[in-house]
Amino acid sequence: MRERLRPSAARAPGASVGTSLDLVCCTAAGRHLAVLVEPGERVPACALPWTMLDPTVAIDAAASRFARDRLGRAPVWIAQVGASGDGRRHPSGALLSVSYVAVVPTATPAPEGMEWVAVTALAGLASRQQAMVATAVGALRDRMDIAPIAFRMLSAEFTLSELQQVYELLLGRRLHKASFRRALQGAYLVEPTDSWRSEGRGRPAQLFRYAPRIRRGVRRSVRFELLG
Amino acid sequence: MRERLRPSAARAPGASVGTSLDLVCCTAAGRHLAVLVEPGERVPACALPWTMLDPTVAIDAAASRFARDRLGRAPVWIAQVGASGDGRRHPSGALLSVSYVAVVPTATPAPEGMEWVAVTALAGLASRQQAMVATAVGALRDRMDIAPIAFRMLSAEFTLSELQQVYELLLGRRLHKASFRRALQGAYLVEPTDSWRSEGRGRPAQLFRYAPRIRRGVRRSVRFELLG
DNA sequence: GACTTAAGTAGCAAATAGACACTAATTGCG
DNA sequence: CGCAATTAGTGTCTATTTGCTACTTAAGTC
Repeated sequence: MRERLRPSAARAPGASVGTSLDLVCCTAAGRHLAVLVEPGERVPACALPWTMLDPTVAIDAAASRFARDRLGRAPVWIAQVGASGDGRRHPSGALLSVSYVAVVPTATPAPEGMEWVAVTALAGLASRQQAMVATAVGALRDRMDIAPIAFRMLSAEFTLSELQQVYELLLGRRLHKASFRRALQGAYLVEPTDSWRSEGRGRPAQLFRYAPRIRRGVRRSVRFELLG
Repeated sequence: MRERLRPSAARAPGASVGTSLDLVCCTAAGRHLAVLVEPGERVPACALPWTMLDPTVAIDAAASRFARDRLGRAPVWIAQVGASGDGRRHPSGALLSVSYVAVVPTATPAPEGMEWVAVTALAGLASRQQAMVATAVGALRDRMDIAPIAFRMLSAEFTLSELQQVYELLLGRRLHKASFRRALQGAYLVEPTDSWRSEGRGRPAQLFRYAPRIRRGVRRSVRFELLG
């Protein structure tokens, strides 16, 4: 009876007392940010890809390898989100989990047995994984201005409208076209290609690629707006 | 023999195969950022405060409690930095570590058996802890514009020059006095008190306290400067 | 050819950031 | 006391950045 009340104490030492490694793999899908999940047949209805962590190997390398294995190709960006070990449920029963957030380009097909689900429509995850997704999306937002996350979320060649859409997605608000382009130009981050893409109606858009030029004197400014 | 090749398999389940919880406790000490360390008698010459993690308790709560126990009082700010588990050495022998960065006000005396060491003068830490410090300081920098880290690093009442000094410390560059104050004023983050502090020479400085007023329409802006 | 749609640009006005120069209040010293 | 030195705090000018409106360009649709 006591074991029923404290399930963790009843577990034998081994896999189930280890640490899980969870992957929140994100991409831009139309107007929504999508996360890769594995649908399950029973409760929980679906799960983030996860594995048990081999404590003898380097954790960042293990995460990269796991992401590559599950996606069939390396993600274009990956970073650790953090460790979570509160009382919340994890599919593995692990008491401690380390989660990573990865980014793949738009229109990357979901691997066999997995599917893209909009973060806003996410339901049926184990509670710890649910929290991981929220934290991971926050990490994307926080780091998008120090790492080229939005650029990596697109194909190698992309239009500026596509880039702006990704920024709007991550920031959660609309941006002004002219201002966006002007700021981008001033940052010397992209270079135009010779190609143009005609997307149905309207004028064809020029394709750009991410090609940051080294600028000196890039200094972190004081920002008070987001405090309090 | 097989056990010798895979050390983790040879260890009994218990402390040595567990996960450590490490604390990078920071404060501003004059012109330097200082970290709290415990001097050791032998190699490694000193160590960050750490404990083994009890996997059955909530990890964030455990970190807060550990910090409070070691400091004698709760830190004014604490956040998780991340999990590290590469090949690098940790005092405990733990293969996996979760580190937290905490902030205490300037001039907080080091607890019994510990001392403040400038991050620039840090030597003799186990390699994993050395890496933790670097990551933790980076985390402070990255989060100082979304959390009131600099404000918390001061006493409840502080002068604007002190605040500016902390910002300069964290940003690693000099700031312009008038611009700094103007930006601060526009953010409605501090309120003046009736007290003034006379610090040796010069005109006494008015004391302020951190009292953020709720502002609406605080929207995250697009920032390209730090990319590439 | 006229209408629609989307890309891309020009130019103006408001807000912001950086800098200089000043005033204010205190200590130290002759 | 009177004056230099030192630190706090402010006024104002200018250059840059940002937000916006309105425009031009180039395609598809009817």
